[in-house]
Amino acid sequence: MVHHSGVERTFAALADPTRRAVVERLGRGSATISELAEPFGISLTGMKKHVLVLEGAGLVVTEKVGRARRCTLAPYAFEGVTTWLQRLDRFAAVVERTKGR
Amino acid sequence: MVHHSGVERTFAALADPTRRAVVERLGRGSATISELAEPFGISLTGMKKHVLVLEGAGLVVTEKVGRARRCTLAPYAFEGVTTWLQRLDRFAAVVERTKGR
DNA sequence: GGAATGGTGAACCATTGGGTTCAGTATTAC
DNA sequence: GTAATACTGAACCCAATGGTTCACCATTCC
Repeated sequence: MVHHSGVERTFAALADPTRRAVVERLGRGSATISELAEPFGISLTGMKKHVLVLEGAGLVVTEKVGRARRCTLAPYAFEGVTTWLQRLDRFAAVVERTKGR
Repeated sequence: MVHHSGVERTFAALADPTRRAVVERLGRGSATISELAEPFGISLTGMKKHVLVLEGAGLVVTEKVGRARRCTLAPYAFEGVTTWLQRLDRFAAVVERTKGR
């Protein structure tokens, strides 16, 4: 319930297709950087950056386990952004409703 | 209900603070390019570009009225993106639930 | 008609962003 | 101890993005 508001970083993070795919992947269970990188044919360094962005957006949490880094989908990850959208969605609904007048 | 899937452009469009503010502004009623540009101290050309991006994302519809261009929040604008998020939100919930085991 | 208003399009510029490679460091396996 | 694994950091590259100005077209106002 905490999570620093910032809808800002969340949208930016989700704007990239690779990052969205990573989020979906993590939705099916946690993974290491290499496990995440492999299916994209991307370098470890590259994936590391993506994970960093996702972490900065509060969408993913990571923990170093031995030499690997375990990445997990953050709880309440999308709370801020869904709230923002639902509010606007309501606005849009009103616009739509009053349009036919 | 139509709206060409593309969660892609939507997130990218909403990643920019100016564009989010424009969307919120349009949530309180339609506006022209100049009306949108003024509060940001941004050039007309600059705002035009933003509106173009929002239009490309299906979030806004515009119509030329005389020499002005009327911009309106699109109906069902956030449908795709909220669907995407709700699905992931459910994943996140599961992750959270199974974590305590 | 002429001036002001509102929007466009083209060209340019600075920053950011996604990606790389290369040279490490820390763990784990043999 | 040596080798392989997994990540990390620094430096760099190129394309995309947010912004500008300038010149121009179309409408509206006097």
